[in-house]
Amino acid sequence: MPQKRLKITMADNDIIIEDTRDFDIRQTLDCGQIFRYAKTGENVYEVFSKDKRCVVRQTDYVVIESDDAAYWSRFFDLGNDYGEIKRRLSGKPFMKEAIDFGHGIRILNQDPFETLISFIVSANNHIPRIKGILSRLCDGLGEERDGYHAFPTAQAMAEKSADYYAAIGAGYRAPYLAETARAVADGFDLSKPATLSGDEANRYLCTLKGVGPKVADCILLFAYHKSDVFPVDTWIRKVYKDMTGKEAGNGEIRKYLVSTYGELSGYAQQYLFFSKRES
DNA sequence: TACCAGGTGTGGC
DNA sequence: GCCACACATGGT
Repeated sequence: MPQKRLKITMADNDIIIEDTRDFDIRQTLDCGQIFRYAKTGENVYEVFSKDKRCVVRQTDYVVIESDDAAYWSRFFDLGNDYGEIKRRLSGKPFMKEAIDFGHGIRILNQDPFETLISFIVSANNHIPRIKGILSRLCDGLGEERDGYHAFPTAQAMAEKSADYYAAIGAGYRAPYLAETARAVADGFDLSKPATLSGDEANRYLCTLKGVGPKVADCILLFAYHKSDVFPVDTWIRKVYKDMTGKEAGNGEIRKYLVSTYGELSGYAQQYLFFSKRES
């Protein structure tokens, strides 16, 4: 059941969140974990996941409109107590300011295949361009829904060659998309990471083309909700330098940060990433 | 115009 | 195991 602190009520398929201390739709969408969404009006966002869509309105309360409340309740992690997570993290280094800044961030529960493809595209890329590539991918290969396109299936993507992905602007990642989609269509088991430890799951995902340690950590955090990981990207490298005054390899940075934030590393990473990138 | 972006693959040592 | 380098593209 959804936590008490959010004071959630369900009316038909609408989800209503009365207490927004732990929910901010803009922060949650803009913190770099999701690329398929749009601001459609003042305090109104349209969000896409897999083959679904919802509309989120946030003023002094939140309404999530969709035709599948159960899906979006899990997607926005409404059963998780972020008040408790923030309380536990607030005593750790560099957390107080970062949590104040991104107090309403939630870590989403996204579809594994969509997250896999999205973060292959994200590598060495700007967020606006990532959004464009994924939008063209869905328009071209995703099933038509009521006014939008679903994210493509692995089978649909496996039917296209690298040339297709180059033509929609994927750049040098085009062959990675073709190869990895083919691997999943041919049986690469995306349910397996859920059964493995963070480190084991990371190694497993790294066997896919276009997936390295950082992309694997993002997939584990945003699709499997594994919080004992710490994606190290260019922004986290800047954070590490602020903290220690030193440069280091990504592996060493990750080790240091996981040892600092422990089981809540993934949450800490999002607060730090968001506050660094937006400031 | 250069530089940079939620890095990874590859080859050399 | 670590390191340097190449890599498509478009935003700023």
